[in-house]
Amino acid sequence: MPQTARKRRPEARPDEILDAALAVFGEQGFAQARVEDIAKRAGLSKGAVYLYFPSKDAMLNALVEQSAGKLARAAEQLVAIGAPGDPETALRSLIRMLLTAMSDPDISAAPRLVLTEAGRSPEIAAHYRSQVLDIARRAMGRLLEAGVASGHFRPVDRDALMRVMGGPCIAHMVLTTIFDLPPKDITDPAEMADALCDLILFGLVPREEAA
Amino acid sequence: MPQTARKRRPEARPDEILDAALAVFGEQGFAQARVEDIAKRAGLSKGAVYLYFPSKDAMLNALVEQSAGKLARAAEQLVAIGAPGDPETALRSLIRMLLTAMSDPDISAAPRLVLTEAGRSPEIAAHYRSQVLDIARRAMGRLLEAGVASGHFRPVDRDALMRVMGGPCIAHMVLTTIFDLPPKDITDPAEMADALCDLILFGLVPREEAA
Amino acid sequence: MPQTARKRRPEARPDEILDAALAVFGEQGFAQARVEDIAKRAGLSKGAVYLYFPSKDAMLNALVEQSAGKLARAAEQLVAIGAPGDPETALRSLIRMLLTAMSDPDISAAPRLVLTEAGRSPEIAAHYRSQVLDIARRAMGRLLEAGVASGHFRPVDRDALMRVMGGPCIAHMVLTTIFDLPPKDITDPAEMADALCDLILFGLVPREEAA
Amino acid sequence: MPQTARKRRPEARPDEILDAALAVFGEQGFAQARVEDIAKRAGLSKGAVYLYFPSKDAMLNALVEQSAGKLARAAEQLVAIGAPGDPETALRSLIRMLLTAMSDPDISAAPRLVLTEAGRSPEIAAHYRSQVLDIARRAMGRLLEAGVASGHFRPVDRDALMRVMGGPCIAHMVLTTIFDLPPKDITDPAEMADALCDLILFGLVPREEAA
DNA sequence: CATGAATGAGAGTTCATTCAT
DNA sequence: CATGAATGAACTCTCATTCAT
Repeated sequence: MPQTARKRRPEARPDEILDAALAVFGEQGFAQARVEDIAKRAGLSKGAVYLYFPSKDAMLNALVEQSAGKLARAAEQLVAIGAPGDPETALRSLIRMLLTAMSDPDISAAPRLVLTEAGRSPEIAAHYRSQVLDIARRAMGRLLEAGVASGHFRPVDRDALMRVMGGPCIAHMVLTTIFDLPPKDITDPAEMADALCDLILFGLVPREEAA
Repeated sequence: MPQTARKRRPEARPDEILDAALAVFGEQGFAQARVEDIAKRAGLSKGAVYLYFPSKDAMLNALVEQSAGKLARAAEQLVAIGAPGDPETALRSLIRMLLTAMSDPDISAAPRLVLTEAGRSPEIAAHYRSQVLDIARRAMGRLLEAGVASGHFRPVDRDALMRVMGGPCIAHMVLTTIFDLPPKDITDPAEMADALCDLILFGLVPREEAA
Repeated sequence: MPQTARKRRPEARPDEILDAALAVFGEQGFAQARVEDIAKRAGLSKGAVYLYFPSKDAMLNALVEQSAGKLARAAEQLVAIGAPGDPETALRSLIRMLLTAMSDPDISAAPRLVLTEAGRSPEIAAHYRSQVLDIARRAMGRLLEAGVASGHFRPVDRDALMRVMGGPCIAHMVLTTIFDLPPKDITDPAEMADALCDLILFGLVPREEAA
Repeated sequence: MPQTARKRRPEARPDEILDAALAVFGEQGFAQARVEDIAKRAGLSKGAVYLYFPSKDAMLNALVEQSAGKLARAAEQLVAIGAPGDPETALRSLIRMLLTAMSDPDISAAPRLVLTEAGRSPEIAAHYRSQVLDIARRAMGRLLEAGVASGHFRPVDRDALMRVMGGPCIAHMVLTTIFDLPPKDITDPAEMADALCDLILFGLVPREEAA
């Protein structure tokens, strides 16, 4: 007896709704997206959505957890594993992970939506902060500590480093996705990640050549 | 002899309205702000606002021109003047200018509001792009060229540099203003600017000491 | 067991709203009528009206279909059935139907409202034209053809006849309903219809008496 | 010393304004027309218009007086002069005058605008009634009396005749101007007037031929 | 006479959320 | 669980009219 698509996984409903929400938010933006569109895309009625999420804002928060939060936790893992041994490689991996994520519209959607809605809703801001930013900040702090301890990194300010590492990722997303200003000469995200890493690691000023 | 409210300084009206708009947008966000609140703050009736601006969106665009546009043009000037002689100092000045601006809620308001509304309105996005981003991008391009020509800078990718220089400024604004995550150890924006410059110029990896 | 206001007769809602719209439009005119008044009269909230009609204009168009459109189709039927056999009687019946309709404020409301709004909205004009005028014109054309073919009518111009038959009905409505100039000596609409038919059929000039 | 156009005839201002109003009302309709547009077209400021007319509605009423009222008085004259001698010719002239007027957008503008606004404003309705309709009705009554007295016309009901004579003129205007349904086969207004007169005078039913 | 800045009431439409069924 | 009809608050923009100058 074949199950219909609709009844297949009743326990998967929340995820189905979030998938739909991601798609609709991504296409139209949070404010422009109508809950009914999300419901339809998920094969549900408008009212049913409210059985799973108490509000539209809550959907965004759930999306943040599922998407950006997962990414942040992965970044944390990456640092935890890689930083003690080879902080420079860990940093490269980290930046590449973030930049690649920001280049993928589906993954960058949550941060982008939060950027748009956080000013309106302190709850959304606080949630993103706790689910993403605090984790990322902690990871960067550890990476920095490890690098400094092993002599790979200079002892710079942690918050400055967070801005220098995270900022380009945000900027890349904002410029590419919102302002349609993708990089002209570097088309591959991985290549761009490497260019950014080189800059972050070695700076703009040329190093003295060993005589 | 007190002047009546009417016709007091008719030629100053647009600026008065923009001042009020800046304040109200800053407090409540663009979408949440009601035109009537702006009008009241400017000492006008709702309808009078529309004598000077055709729409709410137009107010934001005007704000962009007045605030971020002016900043972008100043940055361009700074680069035009300083880059040929001393690109490193020019870059330091530039970053300090941007970072300080982003630390001031009144100046960072326009970019912040645009970040929120650009996704909804292609016109706002295009306006900001042409009034701010294109100018900034051009200035950074010139700064880079000058620095490379004089041997002060490595020949890095221009768009990567734009992300590395602009990103931390955006990140600083977003983290400080929206997510209430100001730097912990560096409280002075100028100091933070210097820290960022050091990182951007010299990188995270320690330089070989001259023996 | 009293039903709650909600969901009482969901399938009758559109008609209930149209009834209310007819009443409110009739009392206040289209432009002056507020959607909320219509909603209240229909026992609904303002927003609920938009579940059934996409706009205020659409309500007027629906009213046209329901009221004047039905009348036009009835006129077409009448002609189709009666004209082949006895065109003169068919014409009398037709005029009487139209004149009586125009004498009833509820039935003449739609044409009257369209007369007011068609200048503003090409859509409303086109809708009325296709739903009412084209049908009436076609019917009159057929009536004329049948009458001419059977020798009952002179072969006059079709559009002139439409003006001579339809014009008095419009004039009657306009004079009676808008300008409060009802006929002085003939109080019964049917009687007025007969007087008009006599004029249309036999003309103002007396016929030669058979010797 | 050449006078500027603006200052040439200060006493002609009201007429200049009415000319502008006629043009703007005709192009956009009464409700859609903005007083400022009328003022601009008349070479005046918005406020100045109110030195000559107390309200927008008053402009329409003045237009009625100047345009339709003049026509009605001309019709009255025509009847007063022609009806006693040759009522049939007088009626033909009258219909031709009315039909031709209704075919000219500039002349039919006032009745058309009144048709649109009378439902909203009893004052406009009353004004049109007294300035146009009552006069026309009186003239038709006299024409009918004269024709009946001289044996040229059958003794029909006066209000019915008014509907039969005026109706086609209104219908012609409405169909042609508002619903874009001009006559297909008769393109010349004078010809259409003749066709209408033939119908009104001799009826649709063929006359017995004198043996 | 003339200006034009200012007023302020006004209404259609949208949509997140609720709840009777 | 699910539906979908219903709610009701919110807000921009328009424009006839006024009046200080």
